Parts: sequence; structure tokens; C-alpha cells
Amino acid sequence: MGSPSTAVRVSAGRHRAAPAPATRYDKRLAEILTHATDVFCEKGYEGASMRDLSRASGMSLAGLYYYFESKERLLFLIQKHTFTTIVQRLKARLEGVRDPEEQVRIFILNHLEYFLANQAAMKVLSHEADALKNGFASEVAAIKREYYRICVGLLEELKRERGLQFSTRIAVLSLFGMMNWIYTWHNARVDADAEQLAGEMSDIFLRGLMNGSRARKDGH
Amino acid sequence: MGSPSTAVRVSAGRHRAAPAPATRYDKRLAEILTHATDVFCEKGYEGASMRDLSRASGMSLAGLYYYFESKERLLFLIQKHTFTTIVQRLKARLEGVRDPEEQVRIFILNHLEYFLANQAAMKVLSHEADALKNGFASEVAAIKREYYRICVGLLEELKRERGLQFSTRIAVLSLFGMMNWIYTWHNARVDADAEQLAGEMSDIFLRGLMNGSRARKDGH
DNA sequence: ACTCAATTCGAACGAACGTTCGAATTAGTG
DNA sequence: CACTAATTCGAACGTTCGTTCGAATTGAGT
Repeated sequence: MGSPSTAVRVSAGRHRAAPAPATRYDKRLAEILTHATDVFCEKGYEGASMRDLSRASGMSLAGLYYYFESKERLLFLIQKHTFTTIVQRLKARLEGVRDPEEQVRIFILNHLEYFLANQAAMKVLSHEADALKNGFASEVAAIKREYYRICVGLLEELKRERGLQFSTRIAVLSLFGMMNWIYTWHNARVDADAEQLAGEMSDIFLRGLMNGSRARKDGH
Repeated sequence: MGSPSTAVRVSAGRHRAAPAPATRYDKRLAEILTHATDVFCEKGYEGASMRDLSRASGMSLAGLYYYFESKERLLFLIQKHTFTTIVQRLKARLEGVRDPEEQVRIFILNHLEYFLANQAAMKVLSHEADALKNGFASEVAAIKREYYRICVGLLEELKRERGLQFSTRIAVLSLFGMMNWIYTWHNARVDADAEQLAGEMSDIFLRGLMNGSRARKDGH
């Protein structure tokens, strides 16, 4: 009967095969997601109206609902796809690398490269992290937790190998702060490319973790 | 006649004397700002409705407009007061301190202490940084620029004194990222207090700036 | 107690919101 | 071409939005 967006709808109903079927439906949906990402980036999730999204994607207001059942699910699709992709790329890049310091540098480089190549999507991921509710929120939270745990693992290994002492939690969250804050200030005309930025942040962060003198005013 | 909120209204029309008149008007406005801060923190600026603010502050919807002329101006008042206060406290604390490293540590401690003591306000300041427009935006931006420049000054001095080499811009913005990101993860039941967090972040950041080996793969 | 200004409120305004529905259009196959 | 399913749309739904207005209430000074 044709109420397609009420179900989850994976690639025109088929179960996803190996590469990507890329049906008409999938391609149009991807286009809409791209335009919606730009609008969410510029006006924020709450501040962007369905009419804004309609205008940006060149599709009628009602037409959008053929592709997703609610504004919230649209944000979910954007966040899930973005987060899944960055985790996937990270895993591929980490494969075969054994040195913990190099692994951390790869983590940072992967994050910043993807961030700058997909600024709008990553801003929506960072800035609208608490906009989803219940089921949507928990599914994105699961991916985030996996990403977080990977970083924790790398730092734990670095710590073990070099006999360092620092709070892994604070270190990881400080690193995420350094990296994610970039969406508030990065200017393509002024700032260096991802590789150089990743190098500078890696230097600050990694050297910061090495204990030359333990904590400062320890003891008392 | 009584259309008070159309003018800027400084403490019941009087020109502000030395300490603080603290009229009835001022006190009530401060209460409203406090409640509004909590609501903006929880639901975001766009996501919070005037009716939410009315409910939270226990004042009728129309009554709120006696104290400010628009929702946007309310956010502006919150941001301006918060930012002004943190800059003011910083200046007081930096007075008399000469050692650049100690100055940077004070900067970080001041920021985190105020952040954790006023989490809602600081989240509204960080997370809704782009919500204001035109005149409101530029006035807050001016304070932000001053705050930023103070930090740049401290790092430049540290760099000069110790003969270090790093990009001040990247360093400052990385530091702000580390510090401001805290609103996304800090949990009072799990995490340490401001002083300890400031110590750990200062250690990571400051040690990160000291060049033991210059940049890594330099040359090529 | 009377007065005037300061403060508060109920009720309503028009606009914009997310979403729905049935009809119209288009694309894909025989 | 004809037939069916996939896609798109105009128009409207009921709700909520930020804001306004005139009347009611309260507080302070005499």
C-alpha cells in the first residue's frame, strides 16, 4: 500500500548485500541527509524547521516524510551514519599498527581529518549530542561509547608500556575536548590542514602525558 | 506610564553607584535569570519556550516581559553577566602574579572553578555561543575576544620566557576545548573537584607546550 | 486612607511549528 | 501503450510559539 517510511526500510526493503545497492531511494535519501546536515549545522536542530529542510533539499514539505517519519529520526540518521563511518575508518587505520604512541597519533589524525572533511556533519554530531531522546539517543550513545572505549584502550596501553601515571578518563575527555572544540573556531582560510593540526595537538597531548616530574604540588 | 522594559533600565533608572543598589527590580530580575539559565541549560535556547521559563520562575508569561523585551535579550543578559564575571575574577586573581606558568595555571583554575560552580550558566555560554544575532552577538563577542586575548598574552609571555616554539592560536584554542568540553561529561558524583581537575589539565597542557624534541617528523 | 507608580496577570494575537492525507505525477516493467 | 508501484505535492490539521494589551493587583510614600 505504500507507507514506506513507517518501517525501517533498508535499501528498498532488501537486506543489504555486500557493497551497496544504491537504489534510487537510497541516493535521494542521501541527498536529503546532506542538505539537512548543512541546515542543522547552520541553525541548530531545534532552530531548523522542516520548511527550512524542504527549501534546502528542493523537495516539498510533505515529500520529505516519504523518506523518514520524523524530524528526530532524520537527525538520528545523520548522527548514526557520521559516527559509524568515523569509527569504521579508525578501525581500518589502526589495523596492523602496534606502537601505542603511533596508535594515538592515528586516532587524532583520523578524527581531525574526518572532522574537517565533514565539518557540518561533525558539528551536528558534537553540538546536537543531547537532542535525541530515548531509543534514538541510546543507539547513538552506544556508538559513542565504543569510540570512547577504543581511545581509553589506546591510552591504557600507552600508560602500561611507558609506566606513566595519569587519569585515563581525564586524559581521554580532555583530548576529545581539544579535538571537538574545533568546530567553534576552525577557519579554512586561516588554519592549517588536518594533518598539521593533528600533529600539533598530538604533540601537546602526548608530551603532556609523559611524566617528567609527576604531579606538581604533590604531597600535601 | 510604565513601559520599563523597552529601555535598557539600569537598576530602576538610576545610574549605577559604587556597590549595588539591589532594588526590588534587580533582585527579581536576578531570580528570573537564574531560573532561565537552568531551563536554557536543560532544553537549549531554541528548545526552551517562554512558557517553560514562566513555569520555572513562577511568574506569568506576560509578567516576564516586564523585565526584558524579548527571549533573545534574556539570553544576552545571561551570557553577558556570566562572561563579565569570569573575566573580572580572572583579572583580580592574576594581579600581582609574575611567573607566566603560574599565570596560566591560575587562568585554568579560575575557568574550571567558575565553570563547575556555575555549570548551567557556563553551559549556556558555551553551547549557545552562536544563538544571538547582530548587536547582542557582537557585544558578547567583544568580551569573548578580550578573554581570548588575555590567554594569548599569557602564552606569549610563557613562550618568550622559556624560548618555546608552538602556535599560540592552536594552543589557546586547544586549551579552551579541553576546558569548555567539560560541560558534556562532568559528573559531580564521579569526577574530582575543580582544583584537582585544573591541576591535571594544567599538567597535560603545560608539559605539552614544553619542547623536549621540537616537532616530531620535522624536516620533510 | 488615599494616591500614584511599580508590578503582575489572563486572554488573546498572528505566525510558525511538525505532521498527515488524498490526489497528482513520475518511473519501471509487461 | 497500459498497468502498477514508487514518488511527490498542495493544502490543511491541531498545537505551540513569542509577544502584546488593558485591566487588576501590589507596594511605598504621605
